[in-house]
Amino acid sequence: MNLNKYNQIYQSLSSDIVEGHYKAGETLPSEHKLLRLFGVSRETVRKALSLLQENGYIQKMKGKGSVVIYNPSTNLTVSHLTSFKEVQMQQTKDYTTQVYSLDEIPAGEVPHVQSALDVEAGTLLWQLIRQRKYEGKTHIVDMDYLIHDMMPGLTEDIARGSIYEYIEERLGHSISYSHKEITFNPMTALDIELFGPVTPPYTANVKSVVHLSDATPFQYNVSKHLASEFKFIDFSRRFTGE
Amino acid sequence: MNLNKYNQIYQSLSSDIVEGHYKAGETLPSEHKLLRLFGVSRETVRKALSLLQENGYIQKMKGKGSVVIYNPSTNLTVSHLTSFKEVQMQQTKDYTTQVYSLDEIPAGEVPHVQSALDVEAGTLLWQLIRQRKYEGKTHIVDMDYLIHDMMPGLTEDIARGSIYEYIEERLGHSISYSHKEITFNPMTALDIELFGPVTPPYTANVKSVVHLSDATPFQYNVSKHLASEFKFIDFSRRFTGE
DNA sequence: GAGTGGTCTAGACCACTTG
DNA sequence: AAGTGGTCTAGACCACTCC
Repeated sequence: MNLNKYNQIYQSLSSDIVEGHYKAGETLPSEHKLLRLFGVSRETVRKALSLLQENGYIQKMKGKGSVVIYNPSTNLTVSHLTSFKEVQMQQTKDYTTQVYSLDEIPAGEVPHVQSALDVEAGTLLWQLIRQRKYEGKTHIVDMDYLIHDMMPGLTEDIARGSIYEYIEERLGHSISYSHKEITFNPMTALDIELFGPVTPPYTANVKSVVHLSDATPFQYNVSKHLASEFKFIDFSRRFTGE
Repeated sequence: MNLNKYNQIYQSLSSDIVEGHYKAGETLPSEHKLLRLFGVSRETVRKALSLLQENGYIQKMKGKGSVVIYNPSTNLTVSHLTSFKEVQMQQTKDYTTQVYSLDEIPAGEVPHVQSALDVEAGTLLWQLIRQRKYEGKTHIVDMDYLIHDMMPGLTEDIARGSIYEYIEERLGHSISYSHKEITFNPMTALDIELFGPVTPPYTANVKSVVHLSDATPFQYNVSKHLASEFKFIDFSRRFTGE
């Protein structure tokens, strides 16, 4: 999939960088060389390079070239998630997923979820609570609300695996973007039940509303992490237009 | 500044969206209409639209059009910072900035800073500690390390204002990207001195290494927020190349 | 079938960096 | 002066959506 040319070039160059064929501080071949190398036009090469820059692999400099800034040490530190991409990786990691509950409730019972998902009070939602365990200890608790009609066949078995995979591969929907919010909250009684007693009794909560590529909101997720273990890593750029 | 065409179109459309001329759910004029409207080529319109999509204003849909997804309610919630862009806004907000200390120290004294800034142990650094106060109470503490030789003229007065402004306007450097890391930590003795006694005695720490557009690291910043007040808001997309 | 966005091309001119 | 990336154009063909 994704058979377009600039994506192939992006894949090729990014894996070269990750594998160390181009190291931090080195310069990639010039656009002119790359377009001959890959046999494409210049704009196509430039699209690939723009992606590399957006995602923190290179820094383009007028008159100089494209310098590699990717540093495995700053990126391998992804100890406990979580950029949007890793939300899935988390599910394929060493964690064991245990479904605590899976219920159907009307959206009106959870007004903040109802407004975030932009549905009527009567709309049925799946309410799903899962524990992510590692060596017997719960490290993450995920609380999810999903629109029932969009995935009527949801079961505990599916919830134990990857919901995203189910959405994308079984239902043919495509996940596209999300709004995310990170806060630090005292544990609730339910949290204590799910995590057990821990110090400090606080969680880092990553709340996100996930949208499909047709802009439909489909998932309201709160991912609770033990405060003492939480680490969020981000790469960001300035002046992408403003 | 930024007089290129696609940026002008981006500015024009994004302010139309923010001001409500195009509302969430509505569709922007088609690319064909926009290119006639602005009198530019299609690729130029598309660059502007791509920026709008990256920054969470619109969702482009093949065969349909560009739908506005910007929702002031999710974006105005920027109560206590802080995407990379807001790191500066924070400094022009209602906060009063108070310089707690400004010292010169060799990088070797702070090894984690030394390696992050990629300098020799003997390199002189500015160590700057500031309190951000609102109505007499400290809400944010910023601890900064800056390379001395890059800004030999740093004073408490400048530190009280915007360091970024000083860097960009006075020194002519251009800030480009940063790696950021969010964690929750118990307060140190110094934190308690700076914030006063608060409950819980935890801070949300946003650590970032800021780079100039020539890829030089120039600032190591730890922004400490009262855990109970902290909120980080983010918009992110999937499949920007991977 | 008409309209939409997605990809790609070949070429142009410019601004910046380095010798 | 030669090489680099930044912007912009005019046109082509494709895939998707909606009527």
